[in-house]
Amino acid sequence: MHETKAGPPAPVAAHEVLAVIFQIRQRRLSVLLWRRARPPYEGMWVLPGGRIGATEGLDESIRRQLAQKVDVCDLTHLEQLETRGDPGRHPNGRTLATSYLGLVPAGTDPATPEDTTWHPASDLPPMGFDHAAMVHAGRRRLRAKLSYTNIGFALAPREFTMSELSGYYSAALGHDVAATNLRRVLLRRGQIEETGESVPSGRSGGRPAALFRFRARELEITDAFAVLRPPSRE
Amino acid sequence: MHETKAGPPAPVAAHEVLAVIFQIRQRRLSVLLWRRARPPYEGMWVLPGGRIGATEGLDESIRRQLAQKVDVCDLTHLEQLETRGDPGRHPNGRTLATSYLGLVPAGTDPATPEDTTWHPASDLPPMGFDHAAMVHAGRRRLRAKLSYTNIGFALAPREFTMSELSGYYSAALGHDVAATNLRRVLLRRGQIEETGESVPSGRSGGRPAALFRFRARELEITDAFAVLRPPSRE
DNA sequence: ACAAAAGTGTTGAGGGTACACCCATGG
DNA sequence: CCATGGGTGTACCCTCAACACTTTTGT
Repeated sequence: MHETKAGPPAPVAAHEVLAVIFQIRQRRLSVLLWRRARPPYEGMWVLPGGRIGATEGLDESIRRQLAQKVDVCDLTHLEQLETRGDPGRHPNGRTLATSYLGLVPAGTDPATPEDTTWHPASDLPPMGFDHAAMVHAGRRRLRAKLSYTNIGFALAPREFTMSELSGYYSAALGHDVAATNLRRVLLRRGQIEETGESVPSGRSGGRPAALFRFRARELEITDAFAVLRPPSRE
Repeated sequence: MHETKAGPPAPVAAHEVLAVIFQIRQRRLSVLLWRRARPPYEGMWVLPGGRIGATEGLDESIRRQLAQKVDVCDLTHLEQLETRGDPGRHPNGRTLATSYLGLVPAGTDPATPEDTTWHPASDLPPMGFDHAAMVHAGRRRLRAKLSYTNIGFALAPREFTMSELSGYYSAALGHDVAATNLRRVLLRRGQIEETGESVPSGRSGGRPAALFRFRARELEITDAFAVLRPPSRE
């Protein structure tokens, strides 16, 4: 079954990896897009990525290809999203595509080539192929994970104030998040901790803000079993 | 970037689709496996599936291939899990694999070929390739979705009593689920409703059990925004 | 002193588990 | 009338949103 012994020749197809790279920029969730210079979809915007190499894994491949677009040091999170393989998705012939969700922390400004720019995720330009659907899948995934994992670490810089962090959450979720309650939720879950330092207040006054950091910088599920959790005792 | 204009020939690879098919059988979460008749991994157990056809989509392909193993009418849910593409995952040459999670309702007994049998998911036989990892991914996905979606509809038959349903949940989750509370949770969420009929009690007596059904028979998220939900008013 | 921004205390609602209790049926 | 299994009522707990109130700074 895995090797068809007879019958039609083994079907093979081109395979590409693509990345939905998000960053909070100017208080908006933004995605890194690349402007296509030739048909099909010439002049439209597409996700960065490309064909996989003959001997590399999928994760490996998207990391390699992103290194040309985004400094790898800036990429704080990367996870697989979905694979699309409708026969008609690529006009030039059968091509499967595996998309990834990547996150870059706010505050950094990775050097990107001229033909790639950041676009607000809520106001996408005309996009080629099925890439717009992938952006939406990425946004859904991010929003969901913000509520039950520590994925915020990948959106925020190493250290941050609570009002900054609530800004990142608001931008990603698309609605207001009160800094005062966010602080308690993330502290109770053990996601963040105080650094002990604080930021002097600006010219308009105000109490100086304490600095926080995420305790872990890799994905952890902090709120599993919200319901239907196992019984407390046997 | 999508079409390498020069350089090495376009890298292509074989692509297969595989399915982690779960069903609750004898109060255990079971997975349908196929016994390999030839190397590599001869005699070990693998997931049903195979190479995709030249002109079919991924979902289409796995559905077609499963039709030979499991009656399609019995397949109440199917969703993509993950794609694996490590160069070394297939000894006979580069092969990418996209795995799916499929569910068959309890009570049915789909006709399966001789070389496929059901195995308890918590006690897997020796498995070939990276298929055991896919089974675990499937089980994690199922467990997670049981707590925030109506995916139970795909595990249960059309109509069921609450104690039967709690049995399915217990088997899938791996811990006890009290029928009395499950009833309230699922009713409040609008996932299930009474049919109005009931099942006569057995020879040992007891009050007759009311029959329920799921209101929807496709996946719905019923408990989104458990936390960090949008503000109640603007 | 006053405005501004950060942080704390408190209240109330919602949703879930646990468990005692009531109900319907067979022997 | 008792055992058995289903169904209801309820108490408690935990988490979070909302909001008033306090603290700390700049001008």
